[in-house]
Amino acid sequence: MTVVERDTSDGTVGRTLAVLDLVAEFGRPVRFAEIMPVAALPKATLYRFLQVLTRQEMLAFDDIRQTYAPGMRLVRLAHSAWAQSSLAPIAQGVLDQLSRDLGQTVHLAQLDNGAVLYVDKRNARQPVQMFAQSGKVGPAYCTGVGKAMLAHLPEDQLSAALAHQSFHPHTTRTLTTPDALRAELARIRDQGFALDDEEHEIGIACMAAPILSGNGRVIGAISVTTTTDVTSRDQLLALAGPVKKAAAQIAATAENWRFPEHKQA
Amino acid sequence: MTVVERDTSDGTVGRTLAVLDLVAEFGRPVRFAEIMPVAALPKATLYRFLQVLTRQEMLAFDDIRQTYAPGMRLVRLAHSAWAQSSLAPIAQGVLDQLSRDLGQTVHLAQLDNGAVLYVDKRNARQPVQMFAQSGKVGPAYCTGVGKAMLAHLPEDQLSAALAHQSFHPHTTRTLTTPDALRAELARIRDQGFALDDEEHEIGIACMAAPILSGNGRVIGAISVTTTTDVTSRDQLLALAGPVKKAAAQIAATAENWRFPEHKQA
DNA sequence: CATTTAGTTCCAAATAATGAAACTCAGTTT
DNA sequence: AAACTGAGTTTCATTATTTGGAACTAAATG
Repeated sequence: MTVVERDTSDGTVGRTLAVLDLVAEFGRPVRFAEIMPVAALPKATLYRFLQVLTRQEMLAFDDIRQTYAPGMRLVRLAHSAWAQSSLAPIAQGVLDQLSRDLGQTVHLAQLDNGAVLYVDKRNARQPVQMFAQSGKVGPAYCTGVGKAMLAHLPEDQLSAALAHQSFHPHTTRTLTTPDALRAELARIRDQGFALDDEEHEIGIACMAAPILSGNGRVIGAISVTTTTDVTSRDQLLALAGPVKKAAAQIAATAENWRFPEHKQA
Repeated sequence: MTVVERDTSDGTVGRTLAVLDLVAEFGRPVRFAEIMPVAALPKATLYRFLQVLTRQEMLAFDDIRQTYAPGMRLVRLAHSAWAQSSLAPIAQGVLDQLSRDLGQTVHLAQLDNGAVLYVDKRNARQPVQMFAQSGKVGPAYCTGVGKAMLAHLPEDQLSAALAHQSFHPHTTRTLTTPDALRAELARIRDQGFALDDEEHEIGIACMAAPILSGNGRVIGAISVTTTTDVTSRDQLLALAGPVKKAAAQIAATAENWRFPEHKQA
């Protein structure tokens, strides 16, 4: 888990939102007393913050269990965020195409505070569940999309991002040192694609490519995920072409993307 | 568009979050000057709020176009909200089943300030081009899920909800008066299902059923969407059984739902 | 029934938010 | 080229809000 060093220093709003993050990080409804120790706030203050957040529907309070959980207002707001600020609407068509062509699971991700933030997905066969995947955060150093993005980060941002990584050895193949990772990133830059060969989960392999804007900045990455029991390493490598092409298409679409004007009733 | 009467009166946090909603409502990136007139705040104050929200990643500022849009932090937070506070994880299995059995698009919705909030969706094989995704908000008075939920609202909440409706005649079949709607709601209560026969969009019809908790409260609704060119009214009516059954199953699952304890690394 | 634990309220002091006005800086326009 | 315009930004004395220690209440426990 990456500790996000968010500036807690802009006023009441910042501190209150920090509490919101705290509650969200639990991943399950939590009681007042569970939040207290991690919040480093006086009881009365924390209490007041939780009240405000709940009244604002940023949190939902379960009366019978006396627990707080992130509220539905966030879902509404996120819909706007996703539609306006993520790559998802831009990449939509290419993602559909790619998953149809390859018949595989496709992910679209962005880099967010040095971690991978998944913003869209196409499932191989099963139907999509909206926020099940969108909004999910994962490690950058051991996923295809993560490495693809890190590889194209300017040095200052890269070192900042690496400083936050925990390098947990998810599998025996996980790269566990900054140096090993940096060597891998150089390779990825050369080749133009990133491979995740069971580095994050045993049995799962990905072919990923960065989405680079005109000025060379990484704006995201896409990956095709396969299982090692069905797909050989060579077959996976053969996906490099299509994946790179799709990433380039998304980049091109992003270049001349103008937010669609749609009239409001 | 429903004007949400959120209490703007809890302090700086409330006012700041109101601005966030404002930006989100535009549905597209907006400039400072566009927000000003609708925000009813002094320039300096609005400016400061936007700064804070941007620093907090609740908004994203586009440097070149000088526009604000909802930020990615919302997407992360919404993932938690969706997974913890919505019906989606509870209804998951039933939704999969229903869409597989019927081969149609299925929606899961909740009532949110008198409007329909879609929380999950399963696409049909040949996806109907529809308007809904998770987090999207729609009208309650002219959608299957909306009417199904309104029908089971206690009188005080119903009148509050109706007061907010605009009764815009989306199609010639849209019910445009509170009285017509109330009559329809009575019918829906009797029958246990709600029909949307091109009331919202021409060519689109839905069969919906409310999800009622043990104590009789509505906690959501599900619907199956079809196109009128392919499905006759009789065929649609025949879906009442399966849809009602699925809704009941979700209700039952919700009754004894305990949030799954999952260990964090 | 005494005691601990969990959550809530109070209120004077401390601090942070406020917003009118002044300012900056591009693009105009004359 | 000087003057103007309008969007966006900064300043700062005033004001209102937040703050949090402590006291309180309610429920659970021994």
